[in-house]
Amino acid sequence: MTTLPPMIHVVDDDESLRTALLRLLGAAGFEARGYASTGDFLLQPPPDRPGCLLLDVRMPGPSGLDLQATLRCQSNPLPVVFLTGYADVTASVRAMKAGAVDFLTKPVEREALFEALQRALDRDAAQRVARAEAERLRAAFAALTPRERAVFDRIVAGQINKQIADTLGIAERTVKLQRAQLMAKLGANSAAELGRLAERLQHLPD
Amino acid sequence: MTTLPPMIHVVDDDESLRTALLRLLGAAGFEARGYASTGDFLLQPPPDRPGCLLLDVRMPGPSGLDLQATLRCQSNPLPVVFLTGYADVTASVRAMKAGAVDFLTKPVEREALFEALQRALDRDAAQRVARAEAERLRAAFAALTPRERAVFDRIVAGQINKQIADTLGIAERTVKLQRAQLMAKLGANSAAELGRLAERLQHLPD
DNA sequence: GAGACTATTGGACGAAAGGGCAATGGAGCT
DNA sequence: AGCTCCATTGCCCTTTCGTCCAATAGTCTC
Repeated sequence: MTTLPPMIHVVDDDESLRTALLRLLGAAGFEARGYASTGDFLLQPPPDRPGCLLLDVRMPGPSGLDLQATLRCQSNPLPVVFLTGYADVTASVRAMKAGAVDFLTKPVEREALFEALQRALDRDAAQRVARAEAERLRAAFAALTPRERAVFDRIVAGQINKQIADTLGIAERTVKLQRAQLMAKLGANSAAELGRLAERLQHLPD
Repeated sequence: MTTLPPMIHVVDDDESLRTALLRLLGAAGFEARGYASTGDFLLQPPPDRPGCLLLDVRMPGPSGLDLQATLRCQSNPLPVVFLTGYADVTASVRAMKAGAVDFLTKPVEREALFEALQRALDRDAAQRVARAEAERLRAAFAALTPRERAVFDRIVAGQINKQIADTLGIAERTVKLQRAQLMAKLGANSAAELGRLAERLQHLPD
């Protein structure tokens, strides 16, 4: 899994500002791409690649806040930094409550912008790691048969094989077999690891 | 552990507004208390009691943001809702980044205020549950001797008693004893539970 | 030094876990 | 029916776990 360099998506209807931002970001070593509107960005779905968004708030058509709300519903949303010319407290609070990394006002200082974008990229990287981890976990559990899953639940509940066999109405030998199978599927080498997996699974968004 | 009803701490230098807010909150069934300044609030440290803060931003002396920053450093900070008469995007973003529940502007609508305060109280309740849980966990682990802790680490790493005895340079018999002791101290009945505890401990802020 | 206390160890026993081998029985396919 | 495939089970064996009683060595207190 080769990690692509991150890309910053700049959505602003002011073309001169947009190109200036792209040039500034490019000069700083960032890969960046511009979009004249929310629709432009949604029409060109970027490949699943590390990055973040730099959004204007007020634009003809859907606003930056609308775009943020839309992206939040999808599976792998990129972190958002807002950059607006209008001092709108309501919008800023709404954006931050919706998870924006920062909400900057034009004219923006170079350092403030870069600092915010870097935080957004860091957050994206962290989210990617966490999502990949969650995905692996989910896939591993999805590979379990219903019976294996039932045995798993009772193991982590502290039951011993005999009790599990009893409550499930199957032979203890079968429990042992399914126990070995589920541990193999989950890549666990001990009951303690099963407990750790159970705890992590429980705390996954679902 | 009897849960006291939550209290809303209103910090605002405008006395007429403050009393109006207290009356409004009282009429809505909230327990509320007023403070004329940040210093007043800090001088009267409220007992550790469920609640939240309703803060003005601009006040003579330390601002609401200063108070928020100070409270964030203590162990059990109450959630903060800001209520300000000045439309200051910079302040609102700073407040939200620092974890404020909401940032409202005067004049505020009744429902918006109550909704924000309710969210703050809900967050406080959730934080209290999480903190109590974390505290219990930490206390349980603090009761372990260094040797028991070492054995615990190796158990959750998947080592069996014989290996643990070998790496620690002690007899297997001793490992068994310490294993039983640490499980008793942690209230665990199975290796799987030890794994769960290890996972939870790892994700505690520390 | 005597006594108390803790940590550690040895030996031993029953229960449980892990796994190999073979048999059973049902579902599905030819 | 004949066949394979797979889940289930019984039997047996070894290893590990959990726990009993007893004993040793070291530390701390009086």
